[in-house]
Amino acid sequence: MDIQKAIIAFDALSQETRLRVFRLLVEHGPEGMPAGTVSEKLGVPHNTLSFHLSHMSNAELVLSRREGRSIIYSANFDFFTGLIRYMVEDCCRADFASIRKDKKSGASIIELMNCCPPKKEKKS
Amino acid sequence: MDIQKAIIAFDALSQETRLRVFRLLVEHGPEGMPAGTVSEKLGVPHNTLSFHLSHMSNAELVLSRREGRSIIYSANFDFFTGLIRYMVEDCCRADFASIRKDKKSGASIIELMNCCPPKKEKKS
DNA sequence: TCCATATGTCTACATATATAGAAATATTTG
DNA sequence: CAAATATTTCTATATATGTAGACATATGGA
Repeated sequence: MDIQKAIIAFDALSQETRLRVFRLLVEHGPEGMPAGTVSEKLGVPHNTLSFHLSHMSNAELVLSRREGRSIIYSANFDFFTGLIRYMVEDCCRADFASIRKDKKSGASIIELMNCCPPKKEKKS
Repeated sequence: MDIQKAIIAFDALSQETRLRVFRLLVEHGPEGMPAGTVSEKLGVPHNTLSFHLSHMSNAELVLSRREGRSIIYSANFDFFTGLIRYMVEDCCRADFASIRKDKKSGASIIELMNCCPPKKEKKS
């Protein structure tokens, strides 16, 4: 993940139709769903949706595969978790967030501090 | 954090100048730095920068305060960590990510799985 | 091969965004 | 109160984006 990829990813997520598509696809996991079903579920015309899906595909947020006449789209979980890692690593300071790998599972463990402790007092 | 705030935040992060501003401000922590210094450091004209800063301010990504003639901008760490939490909670499924609070520190602990195990084999 | 289905591409247009010059506003200093 | 400094607002303009109708392409089945 570099700054250009991140910008393109944020751009893909910064539009209501696309963010709704992404969340719908996330719900359906790696199996995903056909473009037409997304179009129906969200009430977006197929050509408009196609525009957004290729936008998201270009950003690597979604993956696609053909199955017969349908093209199945699914959320790209690896890329998305990579984006989250980027936000933590490159956009957060060490004193607010830390990230480490769990050797056994390979999972990333992220710790986000509450940098401003629970709204009791404000310093100056 | 709701979907509308998230869209506005992603939009604020989806532009090179703004993402560079944000990263610069993050480096400088809660103290932040004057608008003019950001303008100089990034080589962006002051009025153009002002446009982007108010964009980011509107998105709640940055905070500002006046100090004498200067207006000091700083990254809004609370909001940003909230955005990361949103991405994990609302955009990731439980089988790819989990998030919990550490009772003592109040920190959020996020666990991101490698959903596709380290590129050995591909299932169909 | 012809037709129905599923999706993508082309096109046009309305709207939104980024940019920067010029002018305006707020603050400190003399 | 005038001048200098710091930043924002106004304005114009060029470019980018989102939308959807019309058309094109790809697949599977009769």
